[in-house]
Amino acid sequence: MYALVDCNNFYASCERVFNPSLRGKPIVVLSNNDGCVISRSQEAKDLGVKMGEPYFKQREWFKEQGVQVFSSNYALYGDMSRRVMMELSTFTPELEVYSIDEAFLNLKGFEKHYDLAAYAEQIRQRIKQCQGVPVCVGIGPTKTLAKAANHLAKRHKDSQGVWVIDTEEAREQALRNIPVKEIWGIGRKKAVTLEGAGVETAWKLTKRSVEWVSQYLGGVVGVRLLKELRGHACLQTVLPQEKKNIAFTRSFGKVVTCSDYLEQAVTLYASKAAEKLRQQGSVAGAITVFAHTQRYSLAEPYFKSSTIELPSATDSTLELVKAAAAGMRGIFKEGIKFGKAGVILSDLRPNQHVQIHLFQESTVLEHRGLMQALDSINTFWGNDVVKVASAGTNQQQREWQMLNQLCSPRYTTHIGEVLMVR
DNA sequence: TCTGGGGTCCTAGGACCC
DNA sequence: TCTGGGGTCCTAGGACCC
Repeated sequence: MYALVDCNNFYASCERVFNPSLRGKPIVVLSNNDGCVISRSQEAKDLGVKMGEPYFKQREWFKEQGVQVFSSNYALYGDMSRRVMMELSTFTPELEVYSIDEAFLNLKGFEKHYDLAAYAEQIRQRIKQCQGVPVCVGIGPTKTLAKAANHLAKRHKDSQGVWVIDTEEAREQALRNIPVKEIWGIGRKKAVTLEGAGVETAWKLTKRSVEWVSQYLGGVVGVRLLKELRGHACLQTVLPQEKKNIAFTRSFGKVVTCSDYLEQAVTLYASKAAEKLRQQGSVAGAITVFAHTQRYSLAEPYFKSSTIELPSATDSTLELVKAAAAGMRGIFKEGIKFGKAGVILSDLRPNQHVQIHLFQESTVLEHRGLMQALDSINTFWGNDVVKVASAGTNQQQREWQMLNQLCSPRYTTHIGEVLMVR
């Protein structure tokens, strides 16, 4: 058996933990650059606030309705997530952190010794008590069924946040009540295909043949999903793996038209990506930079990217920044209003196995101590206390950095804030 | 008219997830 | 004026190999 634990309205709930005056009030959290709504408290959902709604269209209405608005605060949500996952790990020998707000717990054999519904209730209470975050728990014999159970736990108020699929009858009842588009792995496109073929519920899908599903849902992926829904586990626990790509991309607060600002941005983005790279102990063999016009602008779109293969793989911010800036010089064009830029590191490998170029000098080992110092200073004192000069001064950065005007404090990670809270 | 079989690797693009 | 970011997996098709 698997349990899927999912935090309710996670970002909105995190905001509420440290600001009790928000209890009972509608809250929304915005995407980066204060673009659109990505998390809503129950009260906000009840008011009819839609997921993905652009903020600028609703700002006045939010004000009228007393909706509390926050910029996203990933320092806070990331740390709260870490705490929730630590707690969950005490309930299972095998925890799979699936996303920032959900995790699978392998409960194999637990059904012989525990009442699973009671066990789920215990999990709920503990997370609420220790981390202050409400969660729902779904339990089933496969990961897909646990997901489905969780969906029902969320939708049905009388479930008390727990749903268990542990018998054939429970499976049938659950799947009859789930629209096919809500199944994990069925996106917008496949939902349309299925509905067009008269398959509206998860239950109806399980009644189709393997051949039919294979044809309509594209081969192995569909068949796996079908078997999972029928109760045959095909998906195992995915243990944490090193990322194969690491990206840092951002929209600008205002459009950028000068090459200096563009270079500052990719310098900063490459530095951030390099930081993530070192955190997972990898080096990158290639770096891609891109920049493009605003997505919704009526002007002629312009998109250009450039990939640079590094002479030898590196995790040095200095080397990566140099390559990123060089790449950006081939992308900049006079008169273009750039809305977004980004850096993607690829061809990642472990940092112990760096292959040094035979004929060129490599700085990767030379820079290692410097990078360690940089990372520890920035971790301790907060972001970007020390940075590459070509990232620009704070004054200059304000000209293009993303909007983040409604951000709450970093309650759990910022040194000054932690002292205050204690 | 007839001209094999089996395999790997790479890339681009689609679909999906949160 | 103002519409997010970061991933994974799969497939198809081409190039190439013996």
